[in-house]
Amino acid sequence: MTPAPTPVADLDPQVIARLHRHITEWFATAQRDLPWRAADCSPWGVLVSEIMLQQTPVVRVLPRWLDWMRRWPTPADLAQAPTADVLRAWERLGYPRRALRLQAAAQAIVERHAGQVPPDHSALLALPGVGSYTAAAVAVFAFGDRQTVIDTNIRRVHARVISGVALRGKSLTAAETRLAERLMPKDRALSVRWNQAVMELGALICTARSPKCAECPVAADCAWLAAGSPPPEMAPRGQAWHGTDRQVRGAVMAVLRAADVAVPEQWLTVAQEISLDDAGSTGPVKQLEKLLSLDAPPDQRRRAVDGLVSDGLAIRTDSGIRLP
DNA sequence: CAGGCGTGGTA
DNA sequence: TTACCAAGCCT
Repeated sequence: MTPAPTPVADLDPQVIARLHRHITEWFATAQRDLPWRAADCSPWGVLVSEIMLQQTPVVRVLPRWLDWMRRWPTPADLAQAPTADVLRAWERLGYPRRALRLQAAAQAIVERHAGQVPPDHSALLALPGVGSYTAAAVAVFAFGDRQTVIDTNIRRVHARVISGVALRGKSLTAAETRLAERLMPKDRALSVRWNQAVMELGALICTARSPKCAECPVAADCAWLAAGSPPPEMAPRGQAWHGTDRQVRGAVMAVLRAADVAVPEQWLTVAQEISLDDAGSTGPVKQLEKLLSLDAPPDQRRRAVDGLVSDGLAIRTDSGIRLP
């Protein structure tokens, strides 16, 4: 028996044409002036920005990206850098495994692509830390390819404007992908602008929390607004933070970033009064105090250290734990 | 495939 | 203050 096709609302070509025009025209004047969108920004710069922007707001990425590109302007530069330097330069962007994978991606680019960021989606997808979204984003934003870009902003805009519902599921569905493909302009150059513009609309106007519908260029065509802005059916299950392993991992990483020598494992895992004088004036005293202030049980802190080591974010030496 | 993975700003 | 949220990826 043939499975019932997922219903997709009929798309009025007239409406779609209006959306294309209104959203791209809005984008032409409202877009933010971001350095990775500059005409002379390299594909490498675009890739770095996309990795940094995974789950991290633009305002926090901006200064890190500028420093990063000045320090490692090409994949080859990052590929040969000490990994500890890479992790420290990542600072507090969060998800430090992204920094690790970005360097691994740079090394793969040097080895497999002669140091040039590959232009095609499949080669990009094969790079560490590059998933479906990032591969499409780089292919489109760095190389002008006609690919369907689907991030959380675009999903939210499509769900509201076309489907008339608030985005609920965390995972991308086949129906959402099909919808995004059907909405793509046929013209390549226009499709690039469309991807950028819809994403920007989701970032600036059609935001998750308090959408600025009064300023929206397609409010007149928005099914969600017409339906009275209904809330999502399923409430999101909040991500716990206080007291979690992730919090402890983060605190341990902060210690390792601040330390210029290996940190005795006892300092990280055992609750005790440590003679912090030994850490020296430039040592991780402040970060150690913060780790201790979490009051996490020793087994949790051991688990955090083990996790960091097994993830390659830290290594165990005779003298203690340090960045790789 | 649901859950794990950092961090800080905002409502 | 707590909880959500921010251009996801990987297992």
